[in-house]
Amino acid sequence: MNRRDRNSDDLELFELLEKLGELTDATGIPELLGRLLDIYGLKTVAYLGSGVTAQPGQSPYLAVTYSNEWVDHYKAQRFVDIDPTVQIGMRRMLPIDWDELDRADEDVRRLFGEAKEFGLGRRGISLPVHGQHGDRALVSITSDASDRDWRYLRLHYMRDFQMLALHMHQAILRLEGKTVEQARLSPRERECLLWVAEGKTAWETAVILGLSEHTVRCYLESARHKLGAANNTHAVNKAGKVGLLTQLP
Amino acid sequence: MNRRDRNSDDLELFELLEKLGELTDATGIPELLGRLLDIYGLKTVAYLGSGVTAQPGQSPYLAVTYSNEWVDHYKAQRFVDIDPTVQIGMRRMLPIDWDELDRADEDVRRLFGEAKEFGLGRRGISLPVHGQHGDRALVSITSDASDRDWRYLRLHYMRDFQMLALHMHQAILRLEGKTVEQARLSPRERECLLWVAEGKTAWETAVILGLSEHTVRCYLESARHKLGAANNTHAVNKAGKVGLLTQLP
DNA sequence: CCGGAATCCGGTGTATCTGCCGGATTTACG
DNA sequence: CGTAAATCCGGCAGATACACCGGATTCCGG
Repeated sequence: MNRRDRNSDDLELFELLEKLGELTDATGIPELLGRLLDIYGLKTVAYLGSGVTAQPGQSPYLAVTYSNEWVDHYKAQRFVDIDPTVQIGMRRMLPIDWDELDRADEDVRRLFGEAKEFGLGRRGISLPVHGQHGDRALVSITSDASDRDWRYLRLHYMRDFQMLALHMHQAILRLEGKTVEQARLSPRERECLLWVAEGKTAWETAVILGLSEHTVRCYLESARHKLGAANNTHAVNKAGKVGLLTQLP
Repeated sequence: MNRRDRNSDDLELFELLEKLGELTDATGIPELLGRLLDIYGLKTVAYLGSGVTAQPGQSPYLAVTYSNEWVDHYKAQRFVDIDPTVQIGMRRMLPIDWDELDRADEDVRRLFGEAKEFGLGRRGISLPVHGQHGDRALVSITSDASDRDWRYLRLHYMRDFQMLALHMHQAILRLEGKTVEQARLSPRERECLLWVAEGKTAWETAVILGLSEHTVRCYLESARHKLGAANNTHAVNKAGKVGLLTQLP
C-alpha cells in the first residue's frame, strides 16, 4: 500500500470526526465506515458496542463493513464466546494488535482462518473504548498490509483510531438517545441519592447530612419521580448512567 | 511557535508511549512530563487521576508541571469545586478546549486570571480518560500558541494526547498496583442484579427469569457479598461502575 | 473421588423502603 | 405580587428487602 501524505490524511481524519459529531441518524454510519476504508486503505472496520442501548440484556450494537455472510456465520457459530479480540479486547484499556493474541486454541485458529476466507485482512487491531457508566465498545480494523508496512502503519492506525473509536462511541450513544432526558436534580436530592448509592440507609444519610430521616426520604421520593424510577435502586442506576452521581475528589 | 516536522514528532510520541509502558516507579514521571513540554512546545501538562489508588475515598493522584505555588494556591482556594475544566471534563468523554468553557461566573474568571499569573498558558485542552473499574483521569495541557497556530495545533494535540493520556493512566494504574479485584458474578447473579437495577422487585425478577422469588433473593444476596455491597442499591452502583451490568454474556 | 461453584427451593423475623397525608420558610423569577 | 422550586419537618400502613436458617442436584477440575 502506498503511504499517503500525512497532512492530507490528517485533514480527512478531522473532517470525519466532525461528521461523526453531526450525525443525526444511524443511516449515515455505514457510509462513514466505508470512507474509513478508503482513507486508510483498510480491509474492514467494525464497531461493537455494549451497554449503549436503553434496555438491559439487549444484543450488542453492531456497525461493520463485514459481509452479511460473515456476520451470520459468526453469530451462528457463536464465535463471540471464543473470539480473543472480543474476550481480551473488552477487558483491557489499551489497543491490541491481533498478532499478539494467543492462537494456541484450535477453535481460535479456525475462527481466524474462516475470517480470512470471508474477506477480513491478515492483520488487525482492536481498540477498546470505555464510557462513563460501564458502557463499552470495541473498534476493530483489519488490513492486508505487508509486514514491513504494518510495523509502520499500526502505530498510526492506533493513534487515529483511538480518536475515531471514541468519537464513534460518543456518536452512537447520542443516536441511541442515551444522553437525552437529563433529569435535573436539586443539590440535596443528588446528595441524598449519592449516599444511598453508597449503600447508606435513609437514616444513615440523614445523620451524614445533618437532616431528619424523613427529610431524606422526601428528597429521595422527589428524585425518584424526577428520574421516573420505580425505587431507589432504579434511580441510582439511571442517575449513574447520565453522570449525575459522579462525585469529584 | 514553529511547526515541527510531523514525522519526527510521531517518532517521539511512540517512543514516549513505549517509555510509559516500561516505567518501573513513579519517579520517572516528572521527567516524562518535562519531555512532553519540549516536544510539543507546551506551557504545562497535568494529570489528575481519581480512583487509581487501591484504597477508596483517597485524595486524587496528581502529576503536574505546575509550580508548587500554583498547586498550593489552587488547593487553598478550593478551586477544584469551581474549576470548569475539572467539573465538566470529569463528566464527559470527549476532550474539551478551554475556550469552549463558560466563563460567565465571577469566580471562574478569577481562577483563569490567577492561573495565567502562575504560569499556565492562555490556551488549554483537557482530555478525560475512563478506566475499566470506574477509575478516571483528566489530562490537561496549556499553551501560549497564537490564535492562528492554535486552530491548527489543538486538533493534533487532541489526537496525540488522547493516546498519551490513555497510556499515562495505564502506567499510573500499574505503578499504583491497583489490584483488579474484579468481583466475578455468576451469570444468574448478574442477570438478577440487572433486572433489579431496572427497578424490578425480586418477585418481578423471578417472574421474568422463570425462577422462584426465593431463588432470586439468594442470588442477590450472593451478589451483594461478592461485591461487598451493603444492599441491592449499593451492589447495582458498584457493578454498574465496573461494567458488570453491560458486558457481554 | 472429593471440594467448590453454580444452579435451584423453602421459611421467618426484623429492618427498611415506599407512597401518601399533612405542615412550614426562603429564594428566585417574571 | 403571585408562583414555582428548593429547603425542611412529622406520621402511618403496607410492601419489600435483608439476614440467617435449612435443604437439593449438577458439573468441573484437582
